[in-house]
Amino acid sequence: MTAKFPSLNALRVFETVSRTKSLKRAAAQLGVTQSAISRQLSTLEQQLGAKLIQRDNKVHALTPAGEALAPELTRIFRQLERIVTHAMREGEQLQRQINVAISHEVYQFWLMPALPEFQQLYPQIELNFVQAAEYIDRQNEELELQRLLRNEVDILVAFGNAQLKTLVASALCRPKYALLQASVGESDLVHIAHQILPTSLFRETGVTAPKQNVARSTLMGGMIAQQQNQALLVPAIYQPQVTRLAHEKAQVDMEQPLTAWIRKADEREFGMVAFLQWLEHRGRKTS
DNA sequence: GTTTAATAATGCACTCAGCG
DNA sequence: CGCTGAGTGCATTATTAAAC
Repeated sequence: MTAKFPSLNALRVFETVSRTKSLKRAAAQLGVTQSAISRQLSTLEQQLGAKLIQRDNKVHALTPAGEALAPELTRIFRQLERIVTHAMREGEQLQRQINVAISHEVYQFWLMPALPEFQQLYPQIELNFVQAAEYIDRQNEELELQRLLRNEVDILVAFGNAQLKTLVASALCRPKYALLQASVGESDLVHIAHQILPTSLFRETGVTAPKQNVARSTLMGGMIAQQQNQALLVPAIYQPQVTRLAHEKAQVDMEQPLTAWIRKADEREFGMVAFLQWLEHRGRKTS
């Protein structure tokens, strides 16, 4: 005898049979064959270790065990129906656009490869992408986060750890930098705007502090680094198009986690919850 | 990540029993 | 004896777990 918890379907089958007083009518109501109903019932009775329905060739009556179970199940399934109907209505509201502010690099080298998966999961949600800074620090946080507060965008994805009362920040992952060096040994670093350099970097890698080269983005930094034989810090989650530039690679912890900022007011909004949870899932997968 | 194996659920076609 | 509804054997399909 299999003594495991009965399936929801088997309980639903019994509940329907108890209401319709017939396997055939229950089958019609549930859109399956009578054979399936019969088997679901016998499996359920086997699992419960008790007969629920008195039957020879007709459903005659419920057994005491059945009488005890049926009204409770009816009540619970009614409640379940209300909950599901409600969820379906919420699901319709899910149909919406989300405006995502994100840098070219994070988009192309981290997010884009997985986007088809998201679109398959939530075809109702349309994502619009607009350009944002790759890194957020004290100097540009006001400018970038204001776009959320002014409702220009719904979510900002970038490296940084800025906090604002009216915004919710979720760290998606805390990646490491890959140190890309054009040539082995000591070399200057191309500094990418708003990148906070880890304190351990110079001690551990022998790279010298950046001088005048400040790039606006990782892509620009990559070009400068190649041309001028310099080193560059690139989030290791950028795979593999950017890191291919590397001759030698050392890993250093990033000070700024990859973060998603949203408005507090949108925290419980269905589409946003779906997108944010998916981003967090993707963050866990890539860190 | 893909293939293979095991298991559960289901449907079809049939049988069986009760009833008028 | 024919109709109706419940039960069963067998084949197919879907799902999950295991192996590679």
